[in-house]
Amino acid sequence: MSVTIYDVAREAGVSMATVSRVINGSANVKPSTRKKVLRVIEELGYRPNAVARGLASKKTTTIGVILPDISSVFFAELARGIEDIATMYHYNIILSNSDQNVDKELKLINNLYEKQVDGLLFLGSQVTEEHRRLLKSSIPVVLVATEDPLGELPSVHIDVRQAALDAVKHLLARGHRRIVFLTERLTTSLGRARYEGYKAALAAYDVPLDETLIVEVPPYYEAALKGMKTVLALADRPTAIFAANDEVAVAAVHAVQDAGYRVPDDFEVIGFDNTRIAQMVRPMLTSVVQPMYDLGAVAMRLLTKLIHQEDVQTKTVVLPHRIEFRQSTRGE
Amino acid sequence: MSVTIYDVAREAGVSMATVSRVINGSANVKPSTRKKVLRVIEELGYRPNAVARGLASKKTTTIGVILPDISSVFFAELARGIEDIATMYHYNIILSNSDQNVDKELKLINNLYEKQVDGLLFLGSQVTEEHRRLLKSSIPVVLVATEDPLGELPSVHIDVRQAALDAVKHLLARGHRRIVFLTERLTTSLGRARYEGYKAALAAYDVPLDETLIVEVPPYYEAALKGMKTVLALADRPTAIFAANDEVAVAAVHAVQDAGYRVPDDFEVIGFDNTRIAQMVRPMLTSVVQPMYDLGAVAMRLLTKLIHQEDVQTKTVVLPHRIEFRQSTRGE
DNA sequence: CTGAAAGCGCTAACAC
DNA sequence: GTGTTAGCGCTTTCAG
Repeated sequence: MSVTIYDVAREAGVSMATVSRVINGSANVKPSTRKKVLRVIEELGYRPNAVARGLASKKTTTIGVILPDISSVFFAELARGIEDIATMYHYNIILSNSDQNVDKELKLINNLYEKQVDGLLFLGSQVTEEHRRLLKSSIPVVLVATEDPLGELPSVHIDVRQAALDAVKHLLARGHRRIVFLTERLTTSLGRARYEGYKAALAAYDVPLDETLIVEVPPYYEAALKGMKTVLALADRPTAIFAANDEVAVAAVHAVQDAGYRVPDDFEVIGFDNTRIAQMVRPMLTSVVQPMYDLGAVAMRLLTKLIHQEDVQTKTVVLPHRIEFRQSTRGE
Repeated sequence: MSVTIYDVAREAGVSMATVSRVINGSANVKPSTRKKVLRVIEELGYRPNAVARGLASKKTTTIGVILPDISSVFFAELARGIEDIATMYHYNIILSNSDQNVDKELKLINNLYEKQVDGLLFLGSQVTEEHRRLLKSSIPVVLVATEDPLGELPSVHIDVRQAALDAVKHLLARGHRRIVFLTERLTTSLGRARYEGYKAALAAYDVPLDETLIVEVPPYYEAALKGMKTVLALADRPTAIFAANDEVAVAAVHAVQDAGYRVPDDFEVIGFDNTRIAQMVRPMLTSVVQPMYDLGAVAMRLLTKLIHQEDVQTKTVVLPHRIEFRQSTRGE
């Protein structure tokens, strides 16, 4: 068997309590005994058992992260922000993919509760009544890149509605009147928020809403490429596209080009998220910046505060957004 | 306090042992008492404490994953493969970023050991003597997308040297004699393996090695773009580029285009990994396929076998690779 | 098929 | 400053 705190205590001629104090950096240990204990720990190659510690202390220094899909650039970048801050505060993270599936999400939340995580980060999905019930029950939870419609749960996100509004208004200001909205399912909270921004922008310019310009596509390149067929078949040709994310926007650009049109001359295109991809295509993509890394980092930081019961004034943090103008739009 | 197994036992009029049996699906429980216990569990909203269970059983159903950077497309996709299989076998994963930093890696390994993970997946870095000592000590470990030079540790990867050889040979067969090798640091095991393949291909065609064609760049778009300046400044212009990954390859394509040349007419370019990006740029990128998801999935599956002491014939799994030909090269 | 009891390795009062 | 002693909530023999 591996060496335990008891072995160290015996070998060093002290009690378990003292060894525990040394490990946990308690102040009340005589320097000489501390040194002795440390030496024995070294000699024996003692490694504290975090599970036992967790059971005794009711703290696991582990936090749970539930996100739709780690293989998505967006969430991967966010996860990096989370992990960096977690490491900084000596937390480990347990990562789970939900595929935006409510049943899975609920199952994962329970699973993480069983593992006794000290806190939970819940990313990028809608929050139903059932979620809220589960999430509000015990440990601190922070919503990331999503919002609690009721504002009960702490969250960190950008103002997606406003961001969409800004983007579409920019297009309208440049004279466009037929602007395609390439969106994920409108039932998601994100989809809805963007849609509201889109409508608000149109309203501000007295442009009537044309339902045929709202095109729902799965938020992936291939799927979006297909979805663009509908757009290009439209009788009254649109002249601008506002996409739900960069991958979809890139697909839009390519579909447009494949149909013999030019970007930005015939179509102006604006993406969303400003992932690395935006700079890696030509024409480079104009995109609404969502500070992914920061969203993760700020959320994790907020979570540590909640866990340590520090009082936080605002449990809802709205990070600033902006539009990064590149070559898929003309001028500013 | 939350409800424990003891509460359930008392309420159901049975012993803790029986409740434990029910939870763990032990066969030896009378259907009627099983039903009764299940009902009480439901009523009380009992949720087993995995930490206590872990301490008692010495199994945490958690595995540790150490990778360089989750925000990289390559590792994110790999992580997804890992996670899916882990979920299938009811394991959670603790994810940590190492940034390829040896000190961090060692620290993380120890950290995960303390957390009593049942197994460890170690991704994409070189394995030093120190790693090997730590890694061989206790729990099952599988190397993913990397290799143990000594072949002592189980691993899942492709034959990178052969893959590079294939790619460069293809270029040579098409008549190219001045082929740039855009590589990450040659001190990494991956860099070295690709370099060997590159050299072997040249040797097979009796083409002397020209050191000026070996260009080390950080494996990111922006950095690679800068690095390409060296290439384009070369007196005797090269005509083909073999890149360490897709992001670098895309940068190469753009650098070439920005300099007024065309791809694939003036330069043929081959990337590595075949990430999603390869299809999202124009010209679409020819790339060496590394089956990222499968690497993760197979490695995780292997790890479960190791953990359950099933005997495995081959602890070193080499997955097949191939080249996906697209528009950044001409014909086949 | 079920129960009693001994830990798993550590922390956290509480004494001294 | 340091030791003693209960647990933390569960699994796992061992009886019966």
